[in-house]
Amino acid sequence: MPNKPALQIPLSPAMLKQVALFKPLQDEAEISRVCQMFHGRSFRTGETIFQHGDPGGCMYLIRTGKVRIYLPSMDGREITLRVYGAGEVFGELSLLDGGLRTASADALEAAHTYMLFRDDFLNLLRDHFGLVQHVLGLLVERLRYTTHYTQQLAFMNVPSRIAVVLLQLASESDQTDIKITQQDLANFVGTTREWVNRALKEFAKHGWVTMHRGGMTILNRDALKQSVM
Amino acid sequence: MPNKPALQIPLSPAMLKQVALFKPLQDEAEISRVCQMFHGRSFRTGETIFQHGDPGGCMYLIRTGKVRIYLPSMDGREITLRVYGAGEVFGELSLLDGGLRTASADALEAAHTYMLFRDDFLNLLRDHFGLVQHVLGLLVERLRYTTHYTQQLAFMNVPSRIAVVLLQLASESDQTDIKITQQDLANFVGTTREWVNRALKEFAKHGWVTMHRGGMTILNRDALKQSVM
DNA sequence: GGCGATATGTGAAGTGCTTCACATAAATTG
DNA sequence: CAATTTATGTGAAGCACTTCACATATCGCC
Repeated sequence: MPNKPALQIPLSPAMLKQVALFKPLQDEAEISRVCQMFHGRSFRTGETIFQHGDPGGCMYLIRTGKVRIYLPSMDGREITLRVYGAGEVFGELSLLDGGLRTASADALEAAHTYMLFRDDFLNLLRDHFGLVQHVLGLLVERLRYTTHYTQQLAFMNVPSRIAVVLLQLASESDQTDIKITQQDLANFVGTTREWVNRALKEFAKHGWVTMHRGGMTILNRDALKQSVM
Repeated sequence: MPNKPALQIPLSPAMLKQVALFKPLQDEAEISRVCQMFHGRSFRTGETIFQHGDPGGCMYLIRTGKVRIYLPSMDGREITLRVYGAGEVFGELSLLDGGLRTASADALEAAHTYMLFRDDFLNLLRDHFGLVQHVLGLLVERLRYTTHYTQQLAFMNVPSRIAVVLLQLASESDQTDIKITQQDLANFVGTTREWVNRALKEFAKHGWVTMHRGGMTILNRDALKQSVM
């Protein structure tokens, strides 16, 4: 199904300067040199970016769209670890140590990304100590997130985990309307569609959300937050 | 209950050179200078080292003993993330970003450790680029581990998780005999003592392990590994 | 506007795990 | 060695979640 070929916009210095990770770069000439290292790559909604176990020697910077990082199980189930949006990077683990991808990634919404390859990045790190500090900060943030995520997975029941994901999705776009199917929501928290349906109906009965085909709307953020125990 | 005051052995250059993280340090004078930065601290079995939410501005290097990193829940349950042994470091997250501790730690076996404070470590990093690379490598390893751990938690049932922990504990000491109570094992995988008991009896029925007060012995590593699905 | 595909709604049985309740055995202490 | 404490063993009820089975609604498309 060949779509219209995506218009490739090269990474501009102005764009790069927006990205937190590359804030340490100051010199204009250097910045445009770095921009050249990035290669545009677009993904349609649902398209796989990489899979658990792939070799993977690059990381991605998101210009637009949303990317979902998830873990697959042997028996076809999956659990979504995280969603990244514009200005964020992902896939940096394999980049740093050259190892295999530990998780899978696909486009939650059609995404335009820029790839950065291992050797280019390693050279960059060598030349800019400030950048190294930001990478350290990035990894520390990742670890804090995963630890928090583990805690939720270990101790919270499914309805609470659903509530957390809803609040998360709603806060990212800063709106009350969430576009996601119940099946996808089930994959987010590692449960079944049926159970998501029942949990959502319970939320709706309390007047916290309304459901509609293809999504739901949060009516009472605070109550939903309160319900998480 | 004051024990005999622990004999404080200062960190020797020979010891430091054994530690993977500090391999990049070469200069003898520098190494002994670095050794001075470490402050000995001992913990009795079961003693708390730090708790989730503590401020925490130091990391620990283990000389002897075993340290358990775990997450507590609001209602008194807990789940063990990892066990560190001699030559390994832990608590490096709060050190790097100055944030609060994300997990708790206690001594699984009486432990002698050396503490390294934030400012000292940051100075070290500034002066030794090679060290930074090792820290990056350390964090990457942590992330790979936690991802793998999350996968287990999300998709494996309790008996399988128990089997994994048993194999892990047995491989660390490279022996078939494991010293741990069923209650502690339950905390390891985030379940109840009763369920651990039933799972172990099942393993025993298959002839994979034998149980005895205060521990168990692995009879058939391979079969146990096979059972994990 | 009918038709297949996709998203949702719901009952009922089953599984995996927890909780409670209590019994027994081994180690520890006075 | 009696008394307590700590570790283990076990049944039964209950809860959270899954699985299966199927019904209904909505969408997009020819």
